Amino acid sequence: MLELSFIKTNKERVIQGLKIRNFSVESLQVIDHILGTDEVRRSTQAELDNNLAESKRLAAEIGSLFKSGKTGDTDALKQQVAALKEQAKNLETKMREAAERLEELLLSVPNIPHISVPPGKSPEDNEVHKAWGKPLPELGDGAIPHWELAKKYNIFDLDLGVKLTGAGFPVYRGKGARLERALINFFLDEATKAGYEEIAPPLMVNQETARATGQLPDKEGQMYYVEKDDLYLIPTAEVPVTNLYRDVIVDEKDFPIKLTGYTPCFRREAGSYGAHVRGLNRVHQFDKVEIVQIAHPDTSYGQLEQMLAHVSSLLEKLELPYRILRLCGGDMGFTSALTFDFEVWSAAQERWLEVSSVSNFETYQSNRLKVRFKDGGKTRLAHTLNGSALALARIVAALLENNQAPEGIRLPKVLHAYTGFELID
RNA sequence: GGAGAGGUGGCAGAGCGGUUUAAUGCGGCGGUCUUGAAAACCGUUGUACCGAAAGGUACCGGGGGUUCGAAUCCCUCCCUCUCCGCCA
Repeated sequence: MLELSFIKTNKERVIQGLKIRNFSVESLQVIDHILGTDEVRRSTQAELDNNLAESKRLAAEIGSLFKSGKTGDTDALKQQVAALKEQAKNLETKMREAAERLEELLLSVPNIPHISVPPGKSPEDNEVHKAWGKPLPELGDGAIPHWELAKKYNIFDLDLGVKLTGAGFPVYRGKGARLERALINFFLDEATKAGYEEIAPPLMVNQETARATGQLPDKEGQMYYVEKDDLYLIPTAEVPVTNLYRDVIVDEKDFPIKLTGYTPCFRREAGSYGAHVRGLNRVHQFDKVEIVQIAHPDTSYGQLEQMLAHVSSLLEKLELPYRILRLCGGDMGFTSALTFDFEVWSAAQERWLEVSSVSNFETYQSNRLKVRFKDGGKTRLAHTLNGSALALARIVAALLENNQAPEGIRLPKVLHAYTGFELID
């Protein structure tokens, strides 16, 4: 959620930003509604504050009359307080309604895109920021997609997942399961080397936590919900890991705070079926190592660069051709100010697969999380950033397809120590 | 799951209906003293909102209630601790 004070002092900048997100003229009126509702809220609070101050004063007066034994003089005062209280009730209702309306309006406004975000309406308008691994590998005629490789070498099984749970819950087995574990360890080790503290968080979170990072109310339908205990299965480690710092006033010396965590991720992905989601391309449960940073506003974009470099190095070590996209205004997530997507080339499917999304949220997330620091005497919101480093399922898909050979699947060198084998056959 | 105890400022801990703008201690910050430090002493030390400022309001686990007045009484929910049961 945007800071109200930012909207007040930078109205034009906000409107320009929303235009990059393809807001229509009518939709832009939300900004005026916000400012108007805030006006109502503030004037109502001023009235209420005066009312309460008067009540308190009168109550103290009654108190001192009691003390001096003049109990007979208190009736008129009591009536005055009763009248004030009646008023206060109405003012309180009015203020609460204005505050709720204001919150609702603020929640409906997405983050303001960074100045470098290109305009655009669809993924076609994303900018290629960097490409690595040219030329793209070409496979021979016998090349098969990863879901067929899975059957051939018995490394994961989606039908068994259907038997146990339902569609989209893969069962990894044998060298496939070992590869999964190897990748998790590799990613965590690399993150640790890069200075991230490893976190093993809960996989279910309460409403407050889901709300603070913005999954609620925006992406409610995307999460699995355990009704009996009112808990959500996490769609990404971002949720519990970032929330570690909810309501924390960080010591400026501790910036940037760098955290990493491995978790399974649970996503309902309602309504997405078809050829594009075959195999591991889109599943309801997948493993992911996430990196999270909480940074000083002055240096957060430098940290974002650092995160891009980190993810790049992982893909290069895995020898996977990739490209980095700078997302356009129309394709960027609701809460992000600037997002880079990483896509790897999946050689048998001959398509790019998104394996990481690295974003700076500036203060949009921290405004709900209340992650702050002291800047001189002032309390300011910190910047939050996160990115996948990396999402496993699609990495596995690309590794299998790109490295298939007549004798089996040759794994990149960097994984040998983790898997204990070089070839899946 | 059952029984009991308890949740107060960064921490410890008092307050149990009316100068509480929450005592006191520790810690933190600033100062005096000192060549420097320690000790001692003095001062200061939460968050949010309204206000140009002066100042005001809210917050003693969350929500609701009683009262002219609630940290204090009542209801309810959550959490922590102890004991019992169950259990990887």
